[in-house]
Amino acid sequence: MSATQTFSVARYNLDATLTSGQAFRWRKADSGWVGVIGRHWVRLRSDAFSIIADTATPVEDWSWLRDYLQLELDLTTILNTFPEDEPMRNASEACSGLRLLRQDPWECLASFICSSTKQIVQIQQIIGLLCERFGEPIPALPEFSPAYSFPTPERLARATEAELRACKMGFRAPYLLGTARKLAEGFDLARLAAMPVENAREQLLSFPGVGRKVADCVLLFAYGFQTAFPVDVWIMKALRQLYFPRRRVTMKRMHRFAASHFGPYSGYAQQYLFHYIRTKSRSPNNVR
DNA sequence: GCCCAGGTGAAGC
DNA sequence: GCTTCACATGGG
Repeated sequence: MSATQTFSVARYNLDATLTSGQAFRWRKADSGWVGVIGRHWVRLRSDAFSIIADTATPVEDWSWLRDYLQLELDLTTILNTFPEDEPMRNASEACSGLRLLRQDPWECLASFICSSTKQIVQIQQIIGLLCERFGEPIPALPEFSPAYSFPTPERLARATEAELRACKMGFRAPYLLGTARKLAEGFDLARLAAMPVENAREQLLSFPGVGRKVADCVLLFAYGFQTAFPVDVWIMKALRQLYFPRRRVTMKRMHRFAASHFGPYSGYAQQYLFHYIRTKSRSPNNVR
């Protein structure tokens, strides 16, 4: 038996949120978006005042979805903390209703280990292959393609490097394998949630294939550390273009600027800048 | 063929 | 400390 539930929420832009490079398992369907959250297959649709969720199996407790979508969050409060400069005004306007999700730490960590110098469409492809080959089948509504859970660390720890490379992740395979093994041997990712952000980052940096950028993505997208500020090539481009025109800027300087300029929700601001600069550079009069 | 993509780790100064 | 380079793979 399937289930349908309507959640009352305003200003939630599913399209922007699910295409903004924080999660990689969502596919556009005829109506809405289809994805997997933990052990749940789900289709999401939205209108101006609500999000409608369809599942393939009965659901008693929807907290997994409320938490993932962060439905209780007051977006206006956060937007009001953004600096009142022109770049942020433009980004806020262009990305109206963009939200940060709250993802599973392991899935988020594994996904971003696979993300380095890959385009988002390719990251989606890698993660898709990983789930098909190492995840568990999950019931989906009949008219949709088969769904799979994200593979556990234990399952990936038993895979070979060649099997992982066959998922098109290239030189990232040994990194993912090393990280999966460390977790399978008992490293507890959940305890990072209770740490100060600097300590949690230090823990993440101890995994192979995890540097400052990947660590910050996990801190922000999985643990909700609101000051984590991932700096990738797009954010570098955005900061240079919008805040440091025609000046040389080091990575250190960018992090310092981010920490002092964007306020207590700088991670949120970062996501707005990221989506803004990416969608802007793809507009019809500026094709790349 | 070229350059680039939600980078990291190791080697060289 | 900082800079440079190799590392797979696919899109434009």
